[in-house]
Amino acid sequence: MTRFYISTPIYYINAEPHLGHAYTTMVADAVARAHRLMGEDVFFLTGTDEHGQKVERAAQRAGLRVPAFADAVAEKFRALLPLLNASNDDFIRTTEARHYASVQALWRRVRDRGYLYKGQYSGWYCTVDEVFVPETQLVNGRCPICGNAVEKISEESYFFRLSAFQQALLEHYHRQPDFVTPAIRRNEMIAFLEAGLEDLSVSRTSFTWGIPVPDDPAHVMYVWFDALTNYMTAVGYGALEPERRATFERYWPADVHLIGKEIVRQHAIYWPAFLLAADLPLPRRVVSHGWWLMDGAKMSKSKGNVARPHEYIARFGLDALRYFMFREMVFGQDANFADEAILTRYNADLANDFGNLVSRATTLIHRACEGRVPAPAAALLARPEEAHLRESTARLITQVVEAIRSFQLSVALRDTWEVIAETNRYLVTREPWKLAKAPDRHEELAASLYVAADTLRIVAELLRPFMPVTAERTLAMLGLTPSPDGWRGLEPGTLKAGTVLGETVPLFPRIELSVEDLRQMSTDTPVSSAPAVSTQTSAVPAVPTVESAVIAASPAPEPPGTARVAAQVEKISIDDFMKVELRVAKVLTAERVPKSKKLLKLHVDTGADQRTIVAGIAEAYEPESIVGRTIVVVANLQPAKLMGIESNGMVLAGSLDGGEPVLVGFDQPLAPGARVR
RNA sequence: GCCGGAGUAGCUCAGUUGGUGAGAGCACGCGUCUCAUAAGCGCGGGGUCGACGGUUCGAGUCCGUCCUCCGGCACCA
Repeated sequence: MTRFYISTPIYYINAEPHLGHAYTTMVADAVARAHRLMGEDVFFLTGTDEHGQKVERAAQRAGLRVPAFADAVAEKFRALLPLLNASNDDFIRTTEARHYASVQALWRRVRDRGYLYKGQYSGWYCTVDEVFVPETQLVNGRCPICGNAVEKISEESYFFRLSAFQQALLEHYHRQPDFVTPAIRRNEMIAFLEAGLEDLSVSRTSFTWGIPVPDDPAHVMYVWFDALTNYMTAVGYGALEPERRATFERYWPADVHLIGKEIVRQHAIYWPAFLLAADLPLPRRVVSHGWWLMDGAKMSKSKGNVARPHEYIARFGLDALRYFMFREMVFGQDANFADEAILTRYNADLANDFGNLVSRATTLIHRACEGRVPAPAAALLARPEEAHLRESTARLITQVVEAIRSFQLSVALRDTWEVIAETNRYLVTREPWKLAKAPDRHEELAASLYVAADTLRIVAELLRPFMPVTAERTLAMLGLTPSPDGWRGLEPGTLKAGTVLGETVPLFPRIELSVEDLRQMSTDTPVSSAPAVSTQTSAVPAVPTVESAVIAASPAPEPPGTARVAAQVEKISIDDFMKVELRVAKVLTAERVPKSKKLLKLHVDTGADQRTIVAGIAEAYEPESIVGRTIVVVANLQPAKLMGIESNGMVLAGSLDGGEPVLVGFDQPLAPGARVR
């Protein structure tokens, strides 16, 4: 049996799971399910990346020991999977013992073949924050975090001889034209390779939350050497048990690493270089998708405009969310995630076109044929209208398979909806509701309803990877269960006459809400942490209705121990707070900082003095508009240089979801100098 | 400023390697069926394919210049 191994990235646990993570997982899931239906032996992997200094620090901020923090956040990612109906075969964590064994085995192998050496990693180091600061992030030669001087120091580090693989990688790119897709990413990688490769620092001594370097425990491995290796760990690399080793032989190399476009270099250059160094087979393909934009802006943890999948699942149902994301994102490109768009897709595509079609077709059979699939006369199936729809349906099977093989899920769904529309047109052409009233036209009635039901059977089978629950419910209405043979023998005409239909139940009740209503719901009500979502095995899952959407969106207690961990911050005392000197100030002058997008240079009167403050509010405020305005500043902040201008203090402003800043103000005018607390 | 992406109908976008008179969905208007989730079906209005120049028998598609928008970074203390 052909085997098919697909992975998602392992998700880094310094932030909460969001729609972007959910999307990658859902795409991998749909592709994995499709390959299972094609009769392949599928291994579908996802998991969490848990090491590194960022996690160490996030744990500190949360006031937790690092392993406890990692457990809590990793659990959130793991808990998302059933919510997405993900059919992953394994969930790997880089903190697991099997992964330590695997990574260390790979390290030894690469080391013994001469591709690792010890050297000095040098950079700018801030002793206050205890971090290396990349040269590009220095603010006038000072630490961007605390503003103190940084010093150039060196840290012992192991280096990987990445430079040795430039030629081999370029050759591989030319031998395997589809190694990296889409083409734009492949071209970027080739350009990167042609520019030359520098050796890669792959260990650190400045933190300890990582996998120790074999035979040199003062070092832990740095980021990618650890993380990427998970793809081999999960299928048994580095294991001692014979059966695990056999698993590795069976599933490695992976067929597809599915990733987001921001980590192409690591997967398409570093990872294959590590494998070349170890003389291990390279993954067949690295496939990257674009980003989901929220109203045109990139969704990111740092910006805070992060959409969580839960609320959309609660509102529209999981399958509708899956449909929307698969249908809306063109392979390789960015896509916009808008409430209006998902609402439109739901009502137009799912409710009107598909749900209603299933409803009308099955109802007709219930009424006119006593709930049994009628037997069609061969001569009537050969008429042009019938032949045409049957041909379209037969063609759809290959179209969907081809689209999935090239990861164009939107194309697969677009083509499927073309057949759905054709079936709606077919019913109008045949008008079975009229035939049912003419006793002498039973043959025609039977043929038309048979063709409709047979088409819906095939459509439902083809929808299984995309909308597993919906597919199953549709088949149940037709009196069927998902074919155990998958997509083999799907051809038109294989529906058995006499099949007793199940009860007709609306698949996607129309949602008669305006976009404003939806927005209202999402801002008014906290989102439940785990709305009930049916899994693939339940026969009659919950139907999203307006009512249930409202209910599901009501607050629910978060599970103890996992909730809000990342958001927890250390509590400070009143004394700590009083160290911050907040003062009312008045803006005297304001001007744009040249060549800057976000910065305004302000002269302010703080009551006690006049000073210059540089504030990152230029995107929201015109300089003229804030002169004379009363603001709040942090008066006792250490000076910092921004774009070469010394800033003495900080202007307080709030922002919604990382959007444009809004200045803090007062109900009544206050004179400069007043203390704020 | 550097790097990257994008400009096609009111809106959201499709348009492989240049080749039938430029498309879909949504929205809108009109008509129509009545089986169906007030759904379906038909017809219609609308676009100098960002601008200019070039290559070509032929350019939305290739090349050049420019304009605009977006993202990332440099700058959000």
